Amino acid sequence: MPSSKEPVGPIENRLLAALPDEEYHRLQPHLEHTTLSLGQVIYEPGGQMSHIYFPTTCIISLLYTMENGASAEIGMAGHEGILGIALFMGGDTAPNRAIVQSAGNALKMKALVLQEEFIRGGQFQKLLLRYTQALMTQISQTAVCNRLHPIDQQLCRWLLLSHDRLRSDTLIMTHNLIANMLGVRREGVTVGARRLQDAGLISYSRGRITILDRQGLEAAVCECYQVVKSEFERLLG
Amino acid sequence: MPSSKEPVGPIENRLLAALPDEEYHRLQPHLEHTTLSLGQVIYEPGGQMSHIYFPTTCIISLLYTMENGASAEIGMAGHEGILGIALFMGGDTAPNRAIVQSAGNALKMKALVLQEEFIRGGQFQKLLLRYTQALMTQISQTAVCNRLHPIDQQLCRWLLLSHDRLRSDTLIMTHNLIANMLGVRREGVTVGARRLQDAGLISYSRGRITILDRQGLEAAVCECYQVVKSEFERLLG
DNA sequence: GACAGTATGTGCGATACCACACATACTGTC
DNA sequence: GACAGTATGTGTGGTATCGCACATACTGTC
Repeated sequence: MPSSKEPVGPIENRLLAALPDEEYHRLQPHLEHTTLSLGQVIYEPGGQMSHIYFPTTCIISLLYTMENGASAEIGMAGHEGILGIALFMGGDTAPNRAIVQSAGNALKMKALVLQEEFIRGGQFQKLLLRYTQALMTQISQTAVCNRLHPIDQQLCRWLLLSHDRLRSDTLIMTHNLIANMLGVRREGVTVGARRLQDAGLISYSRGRITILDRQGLEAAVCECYQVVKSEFERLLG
Repeated sequence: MPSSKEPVGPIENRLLAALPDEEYHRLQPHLEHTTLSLGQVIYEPGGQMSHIYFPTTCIISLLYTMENGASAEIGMAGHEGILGIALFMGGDTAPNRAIVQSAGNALKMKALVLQEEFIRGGQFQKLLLRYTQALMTQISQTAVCNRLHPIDQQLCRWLLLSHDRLRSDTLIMTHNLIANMLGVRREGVTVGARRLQDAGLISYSRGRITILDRQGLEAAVCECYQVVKSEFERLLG
């Protein structure tokens, strides 16, 4: 049961689309199209952030990596949001790794332009802060879900969050990559994905995962998914 | 080896202390002393937030509670920070439960006053945003630590974070309460605490935990503690 | 169409944590 | 100083996940 995705319209990022005309037209000349490929690293922890990104068709993962190489995703950003929060929050450098989880396009803007517009304090500032608040909910819920819920449910949550940020029912993503996101073993993902496939919720093969029954996934997922989704809608809907 | 705590001075909250005189004097008449007792609930998820709090000697825990009653802490705020971020980030209601983890004092300010001052966009705004950024690091690291590190290390991290926010080497806190914070069973905390006590790092008895060897704890803790601490110092130090 | 590379499937023993049950010990109250 | 309430200690068996090893299967390349 593929979900029908509403068209996003000429402005393909929801935050930009929500701006008043005046502010959008002031920003628009500074927006630059860019295409991002799977696995591309946008920010390294501690590194400079030259641009802020408004994803349109791509998805970016926010990852923490431990000293021993283990990693876990703390949040993701797609066409509903932005990448590069620290630029207006006051950290000059990236607090974590950001990599492209799903290839696609984004609009980018120079850090300086962003910061000047942010200081003006209009609707743009309000939207950025509201988005940040929603992202904090996502991060928090990820923390709790990591602690309290089994892999299968986390996998459902991750698939649904990704699906919400895509125009398609197919994700290009191996079990290995998902394992890095969830901070678990690849085998654990294989077993979980197998169960979801046997239940008819998804099908997959060599790095392509297709969502077959979105309602089924929503029935199988833990509450964490809905909490995050509701909060995004409340703050930005 | 008790650590020597530097006196915090007449302005007992670091964020307030960092304000330029002019801004502080504008805010000062609106700051109201309040005493908070252990276990007191400051915010309920979804509830109104009438005030923002600047802890001086208390510690507040940010907790997420699941439908089944399981809970986990996502962050804590003491004299280095504030409670009530959503008030200036744009959510009108509290995103999670906030309870007093360590009894003590705080200064509180009416939500409206805070919001008016925030919009002025001075140093106050900058500090609040920087603090929020640091808190996001704390939440993220908690997420990762929950996923990847054993209880003993999480316990060390939690004790150190708490100790940093106290003027004393003694925490009033039962194993049961710590378990709620860490999202684990009470017995798990008992066993972990036992090991730390046997190692001479802490001692405890019926709800009083004393830090005996802070350096030892720092040697036993996972990297997560230092990451959070460094980020707070970088952004607010 | 052989082959290398990659993705997925599966089993096994070890470990960390769980739920539950219950024992023990301290502490304040009357 | 008996007692109730609470905090801590410990064991047992079950489950989820881990680390490792290896089998299998698909896919693009020459």
